[in-house]
Amino acid sequence: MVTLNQKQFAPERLDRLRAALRQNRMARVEDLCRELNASPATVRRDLTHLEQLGEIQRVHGGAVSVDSKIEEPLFDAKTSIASKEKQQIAKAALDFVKPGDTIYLDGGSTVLELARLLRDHTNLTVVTNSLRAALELAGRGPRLILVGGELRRLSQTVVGPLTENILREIHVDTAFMGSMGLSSDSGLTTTDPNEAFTKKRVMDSARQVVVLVDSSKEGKVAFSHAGKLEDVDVLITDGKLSKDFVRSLTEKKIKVVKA
Amino acid sequence: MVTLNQKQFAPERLDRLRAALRQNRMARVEDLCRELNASPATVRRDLTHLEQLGEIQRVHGGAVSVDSKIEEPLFDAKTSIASKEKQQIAKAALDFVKPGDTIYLDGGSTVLELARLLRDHTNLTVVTNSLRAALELAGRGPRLILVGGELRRLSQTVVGPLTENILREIHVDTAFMGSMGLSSDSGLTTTDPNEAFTKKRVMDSARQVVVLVDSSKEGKVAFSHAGKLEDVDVLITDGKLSKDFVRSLTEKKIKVVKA
DNA sequence: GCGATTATGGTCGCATTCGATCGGAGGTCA
DNA sequence: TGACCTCCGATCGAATGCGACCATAATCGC
Repeated sequence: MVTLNQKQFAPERLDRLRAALRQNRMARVEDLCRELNASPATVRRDLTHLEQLGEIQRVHGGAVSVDSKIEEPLFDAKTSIASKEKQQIAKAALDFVKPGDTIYLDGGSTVLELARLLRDHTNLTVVTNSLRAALELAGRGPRLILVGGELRRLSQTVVGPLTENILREIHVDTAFMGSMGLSSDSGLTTTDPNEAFTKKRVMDSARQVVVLVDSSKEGKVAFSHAGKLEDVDVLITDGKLSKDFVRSLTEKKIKVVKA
Repeated sequence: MVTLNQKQFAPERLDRLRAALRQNRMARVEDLCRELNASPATVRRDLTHLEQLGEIQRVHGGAVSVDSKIEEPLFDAKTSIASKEKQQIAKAALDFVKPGDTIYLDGGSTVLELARLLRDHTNLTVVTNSLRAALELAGRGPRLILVGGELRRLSQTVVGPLTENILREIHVDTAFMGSMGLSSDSGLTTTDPNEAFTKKRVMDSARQVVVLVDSSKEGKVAFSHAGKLEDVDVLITDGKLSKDFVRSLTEKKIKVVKA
């Protein structure tokens, strides 16, 4: 069994890491070793842990604090990996949008690309918890229904228990979901428990679930469980998934689409 | 040791490239090398990377920024012509915001000005159905709760029956409302029935109702009844209201504040 | 107290990054 | 058009960082 909640890391060291990364918004592993009197292996472990919690972002040679990036919600914080792929994935997802449908758009940069492609689809109803997706469609486009609830600044999405008040009232034909992590064992994962909560509710009530992720998410496991692979009907990704992973998906009757 | 060989991360370099290219619309590889303290090969690699992301366009000898940011004309238009009166009204409304409060922000340009003033109030919870108010506070500021429901494009607010699902769950200390029309006979009025519906629900559950309108709304009557004057506790406006109207308001125990 | 689980540190093979070199393409000027 | 020069992309090598594995120490449960 996978032990998700191993939180017995030295809390003091984690706090000092957080502090160091809040002060300067980036730090090198080497420096952190000296400062914390710890080995590189330990520092790396802690950093990956913090990354799973969504508090920092790892980069080669160190880490950067993710807080410094939320000031510009319009600017994509994670552009360091692939956007051509994301656009292609979004384009492939269009095949699953039928006129007259009611669809749900989740947060995440890949789904955001899909939102951009829907600006000319007027015979459509879009439900979303993503502020940025809503912005794309605020001027013109389909009928737009926003999910209500508390705004999570990091992802610019509306999450948490309050979202349930609207989600239980509506049922969408197809839900287009993003995900921070995607693995055979842990399924869909994301950093924030509230966000995971909302994702589960959406996937429960959707007639069809389409997951849009680029291949860099393969094997990643983030903090919170956001859904089982069994709940996914279609997975759209770029062509770089490992064969083993694709096989394990098709065995679960998930249709894998390569954009 | 000279700080010549200061290590830097790839993402930081990308950010600095973006910044340099946003400032001047074009930059040469040679200059970027000096600025980033990197070799031409590295700069070229980063530039091609950014080009793949679609953020810039390579040219011989350097790169130019491709301004893909087509701001919605809807937003620019109304936000730029925020009159002095509206700003002053918003400023006066700040007196009714106490630390720790939960407040509601309605749509409308005057209330939007108030949202702008709240970006440094972190000890506060803001509930709103206004997409533009949410945007003002999306990057930083108070805890932000969005009301869910159908987006009305004209006002960029969330309105209609679905909003009730969240509104009945929450109770705010003070609701700051806008209005299209304000008259002794018809009270508060607005153009859209759905919008009126939502306004009524908010005013019902708010402990205190503060209406923010400039004096041009006096005597105007719009299509849908959105609330009775008796439900209003405070009216903040500029100093151009007619004496008769002010008297009729104070007779109804409404506190009139001139900004 | 003892076994089991967990945290930490060291080592090794591998991946990533960066800079240098080189052949060739593209731009410039007569 | 052709000569000349600059710049570009591809490839390679060096350096560094990284994850995986294992050993050891600490801690917890029984």
